[in-house]
Amino acid sequence: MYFRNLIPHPPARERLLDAAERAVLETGAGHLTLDAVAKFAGVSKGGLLHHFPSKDSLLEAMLERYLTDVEAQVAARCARRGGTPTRVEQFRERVRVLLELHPDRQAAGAALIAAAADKPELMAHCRAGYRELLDELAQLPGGFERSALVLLAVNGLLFGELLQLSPYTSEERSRLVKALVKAVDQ
Amino acid sequence: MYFRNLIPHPPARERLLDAAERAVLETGAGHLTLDAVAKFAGVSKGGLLHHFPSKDSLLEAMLERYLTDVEAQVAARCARRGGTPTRVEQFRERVRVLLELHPDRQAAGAALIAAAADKPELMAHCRAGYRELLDELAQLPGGFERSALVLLAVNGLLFGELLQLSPYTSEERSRLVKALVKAVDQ
DNA sequence: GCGACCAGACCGTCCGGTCGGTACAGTCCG
DNA sequence: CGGACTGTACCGACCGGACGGTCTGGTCGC
Repeated sequence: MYFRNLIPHPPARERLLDAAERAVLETGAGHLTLDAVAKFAGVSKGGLLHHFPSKDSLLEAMLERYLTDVEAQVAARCARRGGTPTRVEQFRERVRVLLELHPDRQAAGAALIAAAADKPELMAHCRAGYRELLDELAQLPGGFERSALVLLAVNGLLFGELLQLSPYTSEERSRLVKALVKAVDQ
Repeated sequence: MYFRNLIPHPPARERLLDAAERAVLETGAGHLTLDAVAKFAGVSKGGLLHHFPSKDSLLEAMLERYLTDVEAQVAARCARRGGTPTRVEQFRERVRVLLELHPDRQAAGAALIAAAADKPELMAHCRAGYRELLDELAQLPGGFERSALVLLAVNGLLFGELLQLSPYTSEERSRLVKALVKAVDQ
């Protein structure tokens, strides 16, 4: 990974963001503190604040990384299948990506609840992205409702996990995931 | 409502709980403070703490009220239809009740995110109730998956609102609600 | 005048953010 | 080459405000 030396601040920021996600999952979204993040990252608070001048900017970066991550994964999966993807294919891949947040990438979703709890204004950005997606989906065969309902269920699953409301066994969860994937494939 | 005088502390607690919900919606789940609740309730912090000896107990009461409220409404709707309700009917009414959280009773759901943000342990209680519901649902015609998926979508809608992630117009929202009601009616 | 209900000053802790300082890698200049 | 200077990454003590909770006292109905 020697090439990392060539880019401005490559791994430190990422490590801090990882730590922040861990802190959210460990201490709860409402108790995310800079000290905790710094500790998880093995760095002092000063060090943390050197990269993110405020807690807000940290939250913003978490959200930003989450969103671009999802986009990148969707794009990657589409590219792997070759050709220019149709909207339907894109949507299918997106649903798969979102469902893969369980369980290993659950950490990523932590950005969402952390932002919602600490700085609700930040959610406006996500909401706008969501809106765009819906507008695209409206032009799909099956129309707005079918896609929107699938998305709702996906969100329900994700948020249920994040809010610790999900009572599913892992077997049940994978059955639900399978059902959702099937639903989106028609 | 004169009968209220007969029960221990009747309206004060309710007013305080209402204020707490308002505070959550106004200031964000992560910034729910006793001072804010007291202010919204038009009462001093001492007055608030007289009824709820700690913030935890306040959160607990919020959650408690939310849960019993939902149960009561489901029971009431079932009773209105007469006869002993089947499990299917109960489930249908429950979905309707949950969907009616928009927009006027959205406040009630505030208890959920407030608890999730401040005292995630409290969610265990809800999770257990959810689990029971799922176990009942598993015995329904159509089985576990159909009901669970509907519930997921309902939750997705509710949590989307609460986390301010919902980009739907009210027209779209009511279309989605209608679609969900239709889905649960088969 | 007694107890339920409430007011609000006060305390201790926690937490976000500041600030002065250290270490170290270049870079520039003689 | 070598010393001065600059910029970057980081440390950690510290401050000020916010917030949960305590305490003392007051008010009002019975």
